[in-house]
Amino acid sequence: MKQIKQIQTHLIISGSFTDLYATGKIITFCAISQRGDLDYAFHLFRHLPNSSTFIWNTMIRAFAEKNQPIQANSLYKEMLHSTGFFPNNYTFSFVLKACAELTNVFVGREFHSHIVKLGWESYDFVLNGLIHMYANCDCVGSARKLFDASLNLDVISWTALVNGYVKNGQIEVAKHLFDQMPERNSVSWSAMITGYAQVGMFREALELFNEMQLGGFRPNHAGIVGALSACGFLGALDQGRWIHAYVDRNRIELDRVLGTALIDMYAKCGCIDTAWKVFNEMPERDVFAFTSMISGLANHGQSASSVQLFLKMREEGVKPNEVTFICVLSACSRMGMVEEGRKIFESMSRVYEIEPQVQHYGCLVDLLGRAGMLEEATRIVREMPLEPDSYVLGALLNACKMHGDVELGKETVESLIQRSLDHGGVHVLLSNIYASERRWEDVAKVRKDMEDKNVKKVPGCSLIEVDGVVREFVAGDRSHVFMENIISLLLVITKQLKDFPFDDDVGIELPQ
DNA sequence: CTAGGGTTAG
Repeated sequence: MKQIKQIQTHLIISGSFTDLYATGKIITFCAISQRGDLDYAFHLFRHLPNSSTFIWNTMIRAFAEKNQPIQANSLYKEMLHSTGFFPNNYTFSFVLKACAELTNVFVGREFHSHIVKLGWESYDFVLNGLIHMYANCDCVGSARKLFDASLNLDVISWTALVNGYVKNGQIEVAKHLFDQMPERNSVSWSAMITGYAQVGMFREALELFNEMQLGGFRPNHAGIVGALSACGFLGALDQGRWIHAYVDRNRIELDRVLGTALIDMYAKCGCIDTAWKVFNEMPERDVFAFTSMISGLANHGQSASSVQLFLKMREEGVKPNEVTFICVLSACSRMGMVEEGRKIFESMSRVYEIEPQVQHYGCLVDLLGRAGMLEEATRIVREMPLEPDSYVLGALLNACKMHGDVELGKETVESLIQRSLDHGGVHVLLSNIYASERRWEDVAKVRKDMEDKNVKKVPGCSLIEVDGVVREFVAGDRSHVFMENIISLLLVITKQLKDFPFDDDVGIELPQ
């Protein structure tokens, strides 16, 4: 930037500042390059003695690429009212990109009408931009209309539409379209793989990842990230390790996104040490990497490290987001770190300027409730500024179960029913509360209610890979042939855990 | 001067 300013000074002195080619080069560098300075480019742009369509386009492009879609669009509007500069195919592909990011289809339709009026609709870049914009705004029907009417489709149009159906939750339609594609490349494969991962179809994601390679396509960055995410959810450690080795072998850049995906995969597969290793090796860590690691530690019962890492974020200048707080608060909750949790909750709005959402109140209620502070938990539910949801009340109910408070449990279930938040789990918890008090008649009544109202409890389940085979565990499932041996071994382990001298003093100092 | 695919949650 320093040299750029020198060049600029030179241009002014030599009178070449009116040279559109030279100023265009400077604006492009400042606005687009990673080492540039968009604000400075805009400042220059405002003070140019004359301009060009190219320069307008470059500014609009820069705002679109640097996640400032509103500025991009208002600059476009300004361009329309300017004298002598008309939007062209380039302008529209930038504006549509901004619009897709805005996910505001009303603005998008307005641009669409301009595009039709000026005759750019069937130009390939503009058409693909339109399909992408509609798909991203969750208007896959409009995207489809353009797609069906066009004679100018390519692999990019197809991929954009596949992605639209994924976003819309129509994964089967997306797959059907994917199968029909006349031509596929790594990007289209990745789109379908991550599509499966995003809707929770992890096996299908991994199958497609393997199929992609059998088809001779090399997995790229996004495809790898999607596959790793699937590995984490499936507990598919072997596959995940293989992908990690592939990344190393092919010198694929371990950037923030890929690093986070690896951390998440290892943590979910039980390898918290390897997750740490990846975390420490990352050259740059953003809020996603930190949150992923904090969550992994919490899930491994290492709450103290989880909170320490949360505090370290601030030292590294990384600002936590709403998800980070959910992870760190649940870490506190699990290890009974009430004071730490309370302080962190309180710091949300005061220090980090994030207003607690209903989920955060859920964590707080869980924290207090598990620790047996039922009165305070109830007070939070009563006084919180948001309407409590099923998680908040569920946390309270769970606390009632843990601490045997039948009356509060009943009240909580009542308020859940009033708000129509009672799913199967709620009734099961209530019946368990009665059971712990040996009130069998009440237990039977709840169970009968459930049958009458036809509420079903979805059993919890978990997956892990052992020797390359993915095993599934379902809560309450006793169908295994060695069930008796398993249960007696579990009893032994439970006894050993109870006798284990855990160190309750986690020794963390929180800043005031 | 242009387009499609990406990570964290209870």
